[in-house]
Amino acid sequence: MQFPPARPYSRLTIILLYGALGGLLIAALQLIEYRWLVLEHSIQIYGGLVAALFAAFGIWLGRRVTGTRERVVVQEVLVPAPSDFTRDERKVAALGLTPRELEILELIASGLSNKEIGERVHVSENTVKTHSSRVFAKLGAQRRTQAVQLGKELRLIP
Amino acid sequence: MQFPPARPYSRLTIILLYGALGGLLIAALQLIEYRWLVLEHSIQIYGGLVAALFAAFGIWLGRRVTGTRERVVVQEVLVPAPSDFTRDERKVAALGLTPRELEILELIASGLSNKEIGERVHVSENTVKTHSSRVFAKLGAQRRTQAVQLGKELRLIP
DNA sequence: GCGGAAATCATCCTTTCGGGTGACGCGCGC
DNA sequence: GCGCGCGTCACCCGAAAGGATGATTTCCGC
Repeated sequence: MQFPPARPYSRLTIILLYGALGGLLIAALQLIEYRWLVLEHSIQIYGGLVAALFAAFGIWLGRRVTGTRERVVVQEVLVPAPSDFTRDERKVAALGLTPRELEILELIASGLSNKEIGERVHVSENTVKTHSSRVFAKLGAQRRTQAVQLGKELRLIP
Repeated sequence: MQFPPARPYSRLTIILLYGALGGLLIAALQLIEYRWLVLEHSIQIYGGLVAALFAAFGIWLGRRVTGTRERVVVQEVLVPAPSDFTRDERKVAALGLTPRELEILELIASGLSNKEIGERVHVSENTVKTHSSRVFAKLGAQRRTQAVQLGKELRLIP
């Protein structure tokens, strides 16, 4: 699962908190002066303190409100699977290819002629031609090389 | 042309500027008090002013300094590892296949007829037949499907 | 410049392929 | 039983592919 970047406090809450902290700080500084920091240049000292503290606070607030930008880097990882062939049975069914037709297509892809295929599977060359014609029609191919190319693209044959 | 994200001032410059501005502000506030702001709660007033000003400055500084902050999210996407084909030039040389012949073999593998190949590469069908015949002879193939199969096995074509 | 590799084109001929059509048998489900 | 999908086989015809041979041009290296 994916979570969005966390932003636990709303901007309004932060601003209110900021105001309260500012008031407390001013009061504390005043208290400090009245109690034991009655120096000649105390105004510069706690002026600088206020400046530094609120600048730091502002930096923190600025970072927080700004939020983190995300840059999505798409990294292509090569799946090490060129060898494992699994037939796309959905496409086979969608095209209406029969097992015999797939078998003939595979033998065509292996570079055999119709006659050789016929001898291989013990049917006549004419039968092979019928099968191949049906395969071509179902694949929309005009040539056996085209049928082979389509068959490989569609993951019908290895 | 591509320009990198602008960051016109160095961080050190900003900090020095910040210090100078702080000193000037303190001096200005002191001047103001001595001149015409001799009020009872002037300490709260300009304390708040310093706080607000430096908080705003801090916010601006924080955003500016950390503006380029970004989190790089690596999103891995699976790619079917297709483009890792490198032609086996040693086999090409061993078989004596010319660049043109390889080109024709690739086009044959893509399922085109001789006529279509001729139109594609702007030569006559007869020329394509000559090239393909030489390819078949060099590969020992009797059919184009066989030549394609051999070409893929020998890593001559993708 | 000359020889050779490469690319181009052509012609003739044979083989293979592809499209179309028709037919037969077998198994399976309604 | 009847229809239907599937596998099988045959015939015809045109298109594509393949084999053999010859020729020309261009370019590159010796």
